[in-house]
Amino acid sequence: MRSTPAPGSADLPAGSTEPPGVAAASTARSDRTARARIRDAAITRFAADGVAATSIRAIAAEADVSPGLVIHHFGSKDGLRAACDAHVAARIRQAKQQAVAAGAALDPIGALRAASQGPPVLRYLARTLAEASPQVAALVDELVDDAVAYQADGVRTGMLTESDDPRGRAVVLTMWSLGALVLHEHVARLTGVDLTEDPATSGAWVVPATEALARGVLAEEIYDRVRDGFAAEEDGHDGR
Amino acid sequence: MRSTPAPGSADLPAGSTEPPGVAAASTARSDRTARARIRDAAITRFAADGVAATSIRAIAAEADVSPGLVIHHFGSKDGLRAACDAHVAARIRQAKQQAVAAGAALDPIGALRAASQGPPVLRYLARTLAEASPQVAALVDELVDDAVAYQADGVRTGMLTESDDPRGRAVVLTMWSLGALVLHEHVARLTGVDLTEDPATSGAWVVPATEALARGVLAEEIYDRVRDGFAAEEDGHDGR
DNA sequence: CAAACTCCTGAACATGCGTTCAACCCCCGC
DNA sequence: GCGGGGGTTGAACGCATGTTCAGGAGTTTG
Repeated sequence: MRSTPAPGSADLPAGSTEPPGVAAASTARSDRTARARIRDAAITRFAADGVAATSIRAIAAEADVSPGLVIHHFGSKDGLRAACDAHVAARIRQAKQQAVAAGAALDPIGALRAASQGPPVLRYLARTLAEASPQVAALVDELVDDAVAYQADGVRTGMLTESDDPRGRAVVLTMWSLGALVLHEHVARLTGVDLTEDPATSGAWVVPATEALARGVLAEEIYDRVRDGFAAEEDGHDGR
Repeated sequence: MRSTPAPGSADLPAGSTEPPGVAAASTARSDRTARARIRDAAITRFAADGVAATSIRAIAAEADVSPGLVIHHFGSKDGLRAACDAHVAARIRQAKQQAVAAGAALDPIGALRAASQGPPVLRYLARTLAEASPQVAALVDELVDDAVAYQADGVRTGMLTESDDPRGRAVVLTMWSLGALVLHEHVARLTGVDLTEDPATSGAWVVPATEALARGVLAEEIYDRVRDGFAAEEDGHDGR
């Protein structure tokens, strides 16, 4: 449309997430590139107030730059949002792989909490899980796929029971985990546990959740009835 | 502040949710009061796009009134939002009581789906569960309290197993249910089941969820370990 | 018929928004 | 020293927003 060279067209500048020499000790606030600072500020504000309710000016103020620079780097607010989605997804994938490498692949999101250095990645995820985004949707699909694999491992080692529908169960467990994350404010109010931080500080959430998943909640016969009911419907194609 | 009489100051005009003679048969679209039409339009738009991303003009257009009338009736956009919260909470409480009276008190939210006549109450809930609102928070607290009572009944009739922490388990199950509702778009993409409609049209969600809740997922010993671990931490006050 | 009342509209207001653009600073190669 | 280019600013633009307000139907009451 325009003759301007469209500066922010490249979404990810070739893995430049961190220029090498960043020491963890100093609390330096301007040694990162402005682009990274803006992105992190956007993640913080989006996580706190939601995307629609956050203005570019608020993000610029948090990053200590001018509104114009935000647009210069990301093209538009939508571009910024996409870049945040991509960055958060990348951070979470990376944390996931680290957790797998470390051996603790039990709870998909439990592992992600380790990623809580820097911008509030998990709170951002909690927000955007409810606001349709293709990047987040792809991430969720991956989490489900991974959960299927983890489950297979868990069944082999005897930590998990077998399932009639491994993928269905993976979907259910992933949705329960992520759903609780989205509702972290309600969980915090009801139990005092902040799921976006390390939930092991109190057992008020983890213990009952583990109990439900280990001992079960429903009488086993109920499952047989529900399953057979739907199986009959499938056969008859319309259970009426 | 102003000398204006502030027309919309009364939040709920003395239980006028439905003037008596509304027949369910006719699809009449303008026999309801404009106030009710605006409120339902707002619920629809808020449910579809989120509160922040919905303009008063869009609501006015959907309700076929002028933007001014929206303000006249509800005072402000925040007032409208509060009225929607209150109305949806009332609708859900009512549906819940009906479901209890009808005997099917098993799944707190499953019962709520029956309320899906009129504006998309459940989708509105799914949206606002993630956007802090005191009215919705109070509703969630009620759902948990009710779940505690339902669980006690269920244990008595043998449909549910006993729990070491009934309230904790009620919180967990309620959060899982509501969380899955919030993520209904992801659930629909992954399983084809729309949790905001009647989920019994397919077992792809209900069957694995029932399996997980009935048979359990984790090896039982894991619960003992987790519980004892936290119990030890409680005793020592700091498990280091 | 007119006055009064309720419901409602349409234009207008101020504000804040996302975005644009010309100019500026500062560092780097020459 | 000097030109040039990327990073950055600040003012401005057009627009959509939430809200205000004077008054226009339409019906009821005197």
